[in-house]
Amino acid sequence: MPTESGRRIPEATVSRLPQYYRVLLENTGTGLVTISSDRLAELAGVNAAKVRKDLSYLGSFGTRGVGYDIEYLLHEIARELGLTQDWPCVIVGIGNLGAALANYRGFGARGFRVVALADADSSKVGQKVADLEIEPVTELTTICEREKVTIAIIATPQSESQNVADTLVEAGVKSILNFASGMLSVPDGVAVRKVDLATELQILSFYQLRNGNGNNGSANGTGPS
Amino acid sequence: MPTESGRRIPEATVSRLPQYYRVLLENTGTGLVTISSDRLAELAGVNAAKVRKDLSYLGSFGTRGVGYDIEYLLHEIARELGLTQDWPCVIVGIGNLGAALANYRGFGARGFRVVALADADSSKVGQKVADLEIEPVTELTTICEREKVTIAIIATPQSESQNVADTLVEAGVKSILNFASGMLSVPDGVAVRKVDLATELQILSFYQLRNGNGNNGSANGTGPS
DNA sequence: GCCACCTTGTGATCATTTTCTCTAAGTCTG
DNA sequence: CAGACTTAGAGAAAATGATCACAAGGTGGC
Repeated sequence: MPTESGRRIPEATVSRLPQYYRVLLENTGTGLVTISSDRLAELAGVNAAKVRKDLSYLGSFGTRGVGYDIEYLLHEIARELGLTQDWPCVIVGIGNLGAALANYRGFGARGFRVVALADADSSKVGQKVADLEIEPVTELTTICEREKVTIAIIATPQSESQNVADTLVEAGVKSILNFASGMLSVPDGVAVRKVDLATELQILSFYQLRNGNGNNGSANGTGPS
Repeated sequence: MPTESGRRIPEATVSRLPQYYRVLLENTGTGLVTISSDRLAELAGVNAAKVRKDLSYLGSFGTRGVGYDIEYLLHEIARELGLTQDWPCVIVGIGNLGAALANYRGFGARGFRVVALADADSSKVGQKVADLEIEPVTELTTICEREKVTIAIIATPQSESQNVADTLVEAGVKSILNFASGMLSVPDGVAVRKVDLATELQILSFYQLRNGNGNNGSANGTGPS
């Protein structure tokens, strides 16, 4: 049951919208005003029919014979993805990865502002990373309320990840990006996405064994042909 | 056209095998000898029927009424994923993220050994990160040959990623894990997997807008129900 | 204003993946 | 050793996603 717009957008489409968005962004300021599904498909590394189907879920604002107005399309995708608003984020677990994420330019650029850092290690508390002071993980609830955190990034060891997730959920966080290796159980209404480096490498390892047999780019979960 | 074993394993199954593998690993040393598809499903956050179907692609080595022998299953999955061998990896682009990846314990633990680092920034060349000396990216071809690199991790800015990929492919690398935001075009027979943090956040943002409307864990690409 | 040309949007088809259901095979208890 | 119980495996059905093919709509040249 969709709310915002009247249509229900397939999960597979949602996961491609950010791709299109990025490609379109790269094409602003080039003088181009419109872009065809063919061209967009090529740049995003997908099939043109797929592009048209995907975009048709947002409404039909292409012009036959011409293509899509880049600015307008950007605006529509941004609206659909909620990129027109600000999503304050907290990063929990400031190890190598957490620190790298905190410093990562590109979060803020697109509306995702890292507003707080937390860690369980008391020797880290008080240190500054990316201009933010690391706070104790015990304060997580307070932090989330204070900063109106909507998205949390978990970069702790796996052993702590479920506890952290529970606390976050308790504090009202509805979206979690999980870099720890295990699975998180969360109540309905909370979205979790997982990024697991070991998993990715293992999948590559599989295709490495098989390569030269027709298993090529199809190893790609999100991208190229 | 499968080679190794006679069966063709669906892509979706391949991407779940690492999950099962991790869960099984966590259950060694607990005294348990076997595990049921139900239990495995619960721990991996998937459906039990799916677990059975997935494992049936590897062969049928469960025992009805009992479950799967944990050790044997681990061995079979490892064999299928190629985790029984060593995959020397190179990381290209030693910024915050690249350095974090270099330091990340968990690659090596499972057979993925980072054997070289490369960066285009000459002021970084010669520095040591995670006990490895950063080498100039211009030496990439030499590095790959010298270290017999099979898997490359690209953590450069997007602008350089395609060039780096081309060089890697030229040097015979058949698997690439890409952290840069754009799409890579590579010839058939080369596998690319993409990890894009901005994309993940944007997908979460979408479900954040919709949450409470029945869009819950289904935002999850890999995991929970 | 008409005609050749482009490109979108969509219905139809095909492929993949998930889920359901049931049977066959084994264990464990008494 | 018999019967109740547990669980894998597989076939079928349902859901989801990808691709195809083409008609409808719009542009620009003349």
